[in-house]
Amino acid sequence: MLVSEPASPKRENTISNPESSPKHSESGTSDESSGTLRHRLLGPSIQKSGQDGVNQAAVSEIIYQASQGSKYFEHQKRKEKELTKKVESIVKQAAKVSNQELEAAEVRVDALIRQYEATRDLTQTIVHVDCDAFYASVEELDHPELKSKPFAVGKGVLCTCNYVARKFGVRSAMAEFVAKKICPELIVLRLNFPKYIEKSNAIRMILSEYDPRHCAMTLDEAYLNITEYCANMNKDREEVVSEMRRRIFETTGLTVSAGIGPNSRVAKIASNVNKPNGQCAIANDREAVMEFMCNLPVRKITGIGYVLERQLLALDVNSCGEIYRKSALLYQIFTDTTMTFLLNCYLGLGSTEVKPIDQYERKSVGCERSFRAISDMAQMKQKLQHVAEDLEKDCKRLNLAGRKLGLKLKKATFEQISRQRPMPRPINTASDFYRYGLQMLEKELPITVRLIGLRITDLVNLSHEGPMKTFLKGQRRHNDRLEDEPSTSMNIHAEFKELFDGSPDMHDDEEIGELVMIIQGSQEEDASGVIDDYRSSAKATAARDIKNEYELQHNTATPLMPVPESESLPLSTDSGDSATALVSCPICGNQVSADDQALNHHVDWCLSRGAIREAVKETFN
DNA sequence: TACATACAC
DNA sequence: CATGGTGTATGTA
Repeated sequence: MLVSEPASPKRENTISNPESSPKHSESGTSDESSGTLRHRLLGPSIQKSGQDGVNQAAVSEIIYQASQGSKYFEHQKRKEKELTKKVESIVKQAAKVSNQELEAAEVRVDALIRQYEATRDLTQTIVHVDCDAFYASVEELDHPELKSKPFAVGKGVLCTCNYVARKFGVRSAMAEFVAKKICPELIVLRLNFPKYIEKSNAIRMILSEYDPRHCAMTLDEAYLNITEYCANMNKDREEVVSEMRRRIFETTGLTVSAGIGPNSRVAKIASNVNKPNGQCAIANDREAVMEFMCNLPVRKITGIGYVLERQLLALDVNSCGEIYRKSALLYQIFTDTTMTFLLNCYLGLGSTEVKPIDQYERKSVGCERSFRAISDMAQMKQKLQHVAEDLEKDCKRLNLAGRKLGLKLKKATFEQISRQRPMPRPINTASDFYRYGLQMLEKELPITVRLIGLRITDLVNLSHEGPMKTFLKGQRRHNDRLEDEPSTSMNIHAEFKELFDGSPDMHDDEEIGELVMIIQGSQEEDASGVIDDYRSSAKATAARDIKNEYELQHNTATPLMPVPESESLPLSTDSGDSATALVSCPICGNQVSADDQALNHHVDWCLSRGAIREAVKETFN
């Protein structure tokens, strides 16, 4: 094992440049620093593709002028000021670190590096595929005349835009009115999820041929492990990926970009390198990986956002390779988890395991809505009620209840407040959400808000086990994650049967009725009404499923931040064979994994296809 | 545990 | 005039 010799030969182990190296030096101490404020206002996607010939300075000026004076602007200004202060304090802290401390830190960092290096696995070939301007590209298929015009998709805030619009400086996450100042002729289309889902499904179908266990992160992004496919077909990985991309284009008319590497972190970053309609492969070779990472601006790393980038820049860390150069100093400043994360990035290490999205357990479900700022209690109650109802629908659809309820408020000033309380029992009804949410809201009065949200955590999965077990589980305050009940697919099947033909057999009906009573635990509720909710038309369910589909992608799990391989979590250590056990889906009849979560997810997904077309059209515009 | 923040998409 | 919604992870008191 060579392990002992880190890659970069040089490393700053002395206080050679304690101060004043930041490139974009903050002007005074804590005054305007409008340079960084402009940077902040530019938003997160500056460094994305398609921004080549853009006059960033001019765009920045327009954004600044358009935003100036708004509540949002003032809030950003405050946050920027706070961050600048924090960054200054970090720089000061860095200057105080002694040589002795640095030397000690160096020893420890080297030990960490050896430890992480020992986890390096170069045997897998991971691919990250990323559709190019997905929503916009799908819209172009239906409206070819838009191809030559600048247009975006979204409402209020843009979700994405085509490459023509990007040339103007329009970006995703940009406020619509700001985008129109930058590009007055910009056309803005509303979102049409059914279309995107359909295309996404078509793409996933192809991905499955290369890796049946691929992980679809969102509608337009996925990870694959093509190691086995390459071996079986005896084909080169780049050839395989370019063939896959060609097939996707031929069947859907959409272009995708891909990154290929020994782990998901490298693959993800690589997929952005040749962004529109291209691919980039990093060899499964330590030197190749290290070299690729070395000159990478830290902001390109998933998990390093505006704030961490600012902090790193202030310590003269611009590229990934500089993480090593400054590692002893960084060790003194950042937490262990952040340090672990940074070192893993420097080493180009990442997850080599790809597993389907349905292997992950949801941790929360929530609903929030923005509106014109209000302070009138009657109006706030109305908004709360609405959010509570939406959350209930999601809970019913997902068959979940929560032991904790959180209230989120955004004041007119954009300052956010969150309150959280344990519930006396798992709750999943609008009336409970409203009741307890209101109690929390009342404690904040008087207040002027522009957003109200509710979220439940400490979830109880109602479809996973029998109602009585759920009840008992709810009572056991401790010992959450019980042994996974080997529940058959029977109960799930029964529930869907009920959902569809509305004729559940008596036994299940009683169980559900009982469950509802228990969960509500309240007298004032009419149980039959709630049962009706369970039977709620497939239509309503499907409508929610569109959102579900969208959410499920997000909710995924691949730990975005740190989580080094070394601490690889034994997440859902399934009893192995679940991969081989199959049952037929009650909806489509296809063979699917008998694993409860997997089956559940599949059925959900299946539902979202068939019923969507009819149901959705009327729900969405 | 509760709350605030950062981050992704 | 004017800046979203859903979910996860982490730091800190």
